[in-house]
Amino acid sequence: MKSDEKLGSTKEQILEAALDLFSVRGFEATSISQIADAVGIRKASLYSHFASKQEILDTLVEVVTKEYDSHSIFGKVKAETPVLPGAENGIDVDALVAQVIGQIRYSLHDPVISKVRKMLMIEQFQNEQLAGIQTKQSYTDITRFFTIIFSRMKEAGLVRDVDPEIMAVHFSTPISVWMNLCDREPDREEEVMALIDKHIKQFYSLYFL
Amino acid sequence: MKSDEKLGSTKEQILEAALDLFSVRGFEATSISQIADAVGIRKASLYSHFASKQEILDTLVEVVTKEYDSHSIFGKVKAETPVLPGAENGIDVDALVAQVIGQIRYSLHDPVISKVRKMLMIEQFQNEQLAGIQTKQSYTDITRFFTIIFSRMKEAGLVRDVDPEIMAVHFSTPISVWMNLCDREPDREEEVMALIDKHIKQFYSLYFL
DNA sequence: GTCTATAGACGGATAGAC
DNA sequence: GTCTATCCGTCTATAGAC
Repeated sequence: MKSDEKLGSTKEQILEAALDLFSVRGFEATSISQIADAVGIRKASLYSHFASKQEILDTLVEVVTKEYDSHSIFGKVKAETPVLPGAENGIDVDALVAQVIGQIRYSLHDPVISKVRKMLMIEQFQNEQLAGIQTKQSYTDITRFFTIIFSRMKEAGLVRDVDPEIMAVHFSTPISVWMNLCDREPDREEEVMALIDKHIKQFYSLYFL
Repeated sequence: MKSDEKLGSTKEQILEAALDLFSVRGFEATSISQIADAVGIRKASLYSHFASKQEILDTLVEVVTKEYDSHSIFGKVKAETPVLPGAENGIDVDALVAQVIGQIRYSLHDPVISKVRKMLMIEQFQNEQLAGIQTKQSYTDITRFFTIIFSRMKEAGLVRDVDPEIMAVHFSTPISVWMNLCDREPDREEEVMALIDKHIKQFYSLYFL
């Protein structure tokens, strides 16, 4: 292992630097020079790896979308997905809280996931493709995932007789809003985690039988 | 009334055009020329009204903040604010739904409010001042407002014995997420309104005695 | 207050040496 | 694959005529 440079080919370093900048400044407000500076090469050298600035974004979107499609559980849930493992005999709320908070902390601190989330947020009103991805990843897939889970739980007689989609929204949207708050003000993470704990426990006491 | 131009001084037209563009493209990605074109003057003429592009944003922020501070009910709620008028004898859910949906439709379609909301969303990771305003307007003030209302209702014995802050979050965050969805995909407004109706009714049945 | 013209920096992108 | 040099367009901002 060489110690002079971190890791990854120049092409990968360019993609990383681009995501760094796009996730804070946005695509248009980021220049090729800024990306090149971050990588440590001249801006002309960048064109040996990508034909244009647009191609950097396109590649980034492609990589990130594939990664999401192959690894996110939210995008892959099917109607035949069973109830959460171990939930058949009721829910251990503290274990659920710990699991959810673990996932959220991972998602908040993963250098790629967190930056993609920010980039989508910034570009959502300008770039139709990114708008579609944001809706899917931050709303549609998550809502569908929990709707299916809560439907199963309702059928199993674990939860009250309510609309599972609204129940899914009641579970996920506070977390969504709080994660956005953490992306904006990282210092408030612990405050948010305490709120998530309260939220899940209150959600449980309202919905579960 | 002259029919050749809409209304407002050139300075006001510049601010309007700037907000139009900042709310879609962002501050940095918007050029002085684009603003000038939208107003119908040369870019140099713009400097008769503002000393710099930054001053346009600063003025916009000042105007918009003052407007919010003087007109938004969310920012002005005090601990002594009484329960919602007429709520002492219980809530008319259909009336509540109609009132909330009316407010949301107004907020979604008001040309200034909706564009400010988008601009804050776009600039939140780059501009600390705008980040602070976004947290206040889209989270802190709204949460505090409903926390106080639900606290009063809890004291009045109208709602279950729960944490009023979490209750406020359960009420407001779905609406927040759905409004963002409408900002991104305006065609989904009616779908969202139907969900809001379901949400408020389910929220009521869960929380109210 | 608006215009034309221009300064000077920086944008994306290309050519060609090494 | 990276470099220097360069092209040409656009950027913010200013000067000065009208």
